[in-house]
Amino acid sequence: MVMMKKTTQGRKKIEIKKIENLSNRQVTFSKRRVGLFKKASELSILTGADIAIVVHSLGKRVFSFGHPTPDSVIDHFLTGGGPEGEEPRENCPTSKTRDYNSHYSEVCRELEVEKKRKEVIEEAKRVECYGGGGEFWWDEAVEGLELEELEQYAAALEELMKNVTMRADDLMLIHSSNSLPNSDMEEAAEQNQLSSGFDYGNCIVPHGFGQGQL
Amino acid sequence: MVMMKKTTQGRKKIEIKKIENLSNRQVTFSKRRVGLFKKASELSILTGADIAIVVHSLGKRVFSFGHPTPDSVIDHFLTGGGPEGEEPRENCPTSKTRDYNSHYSEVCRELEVEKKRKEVIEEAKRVECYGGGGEFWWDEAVEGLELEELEQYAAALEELMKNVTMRADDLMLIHSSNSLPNSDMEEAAEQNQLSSGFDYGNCIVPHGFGQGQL
DNA sequence: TCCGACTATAGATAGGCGCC
DNA sequence: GGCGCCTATCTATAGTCGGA
Repeated sequence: MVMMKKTTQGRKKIEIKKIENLSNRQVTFSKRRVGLFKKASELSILTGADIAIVVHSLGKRVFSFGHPTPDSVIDHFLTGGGPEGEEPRENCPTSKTRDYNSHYSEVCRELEVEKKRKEVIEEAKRVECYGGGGEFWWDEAVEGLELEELEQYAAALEELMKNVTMRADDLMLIHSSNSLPNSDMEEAAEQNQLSSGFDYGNCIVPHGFGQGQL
Repeated sequence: MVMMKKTTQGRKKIEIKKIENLSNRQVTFSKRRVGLFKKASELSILTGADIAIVVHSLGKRVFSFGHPTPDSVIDHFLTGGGPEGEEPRENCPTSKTRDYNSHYSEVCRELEVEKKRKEVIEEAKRVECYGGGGEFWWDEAVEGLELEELEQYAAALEELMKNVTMRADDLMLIHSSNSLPNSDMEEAAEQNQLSSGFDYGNCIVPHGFGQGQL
């Protein structure tokens, strides 16, 4: 006899002390990490500041966030925050990492952009789901849209993407079982989350649709 | 028309875009930086994770936050993630490199998947561009698609996105023409406020403070 | 079992004001 | 001009429920 209550009590206050329950701690970590990165992203965009964040989860997994890249910011930090332009650590252990991070950030942003595109497409389909003659419907569609409409467009695309994503994930799972060697239980759970739905939201993405300039 | 007599309208929503007004940007930077550090602190305490944050305000002043200390976390990050030779060190005390690379790989893979999906979406649209009854055509469409098809779909999405992006950029340019962006001159003044002594707990380590402004 | 979605509340913060 | 404090809102997220 489960009664459908109004709903949850909503957020409750918690003490700022280590969460003893493992599950809760993991969930909180995931949620807050995303939130933290989002905040950092916003701060970076709003003020134009460069930010780098490195998070060690339980001393094992490492998440990094950086604008423009984690290492570029860290480099400056380590070198005393001197003016950019010089790269004293080009041949340091950092360089390799930086390279990875650059790529990572790039990929992250790319991923974000890709997702946005998907959103747009879906909406386009909704409103213009008819074939053009020699040209595709969406070519014409976007021309007449205003910003507000574009936003809705984007939202719709997201939905479409979700469908496609699920399908793709499904296929991916089938094609490749898995190969995540984890000895730590906590780490394992965490990796699961990552592999299934990596979505830092606005990890490093500027904002809006675009790679547009500022 | 003069409604601004009212005191404190309360918080207002702002666009996540670079704040044009210098004063506002400075204030926002200060406030959000504190908020970000607080969030990081909470995350650290709640989940026991180690976190380091480095913020470069316009490449001049550097603020850092770290638990237990910024350097320890960054050091581990660099040591574990930055192989000085050419290869990651598997036997490193902190196997961050491996984790980081794993994460990186995840993202890369995800990106690949996303791209493929877009392509597939296009294909689906081409062949299924008709409205369904109660359900949208694409809901059914993706179900039957294979990875190869999804790839094509994704490609199509990219094209559409390009159009949308251009349209959006165009509109944004038009809309933002009203407000003039600040010049570099104002950037200079910005340095002043950043000197505010931030002391959040004892994990904040001012780095490169006192580097005279400008 | 795990993850994402939802709801309602705790927390963060954009503007204002006043003091320095 | 820069800061801290205040308040009305906006945002993040703790706790839950439902689906895969």
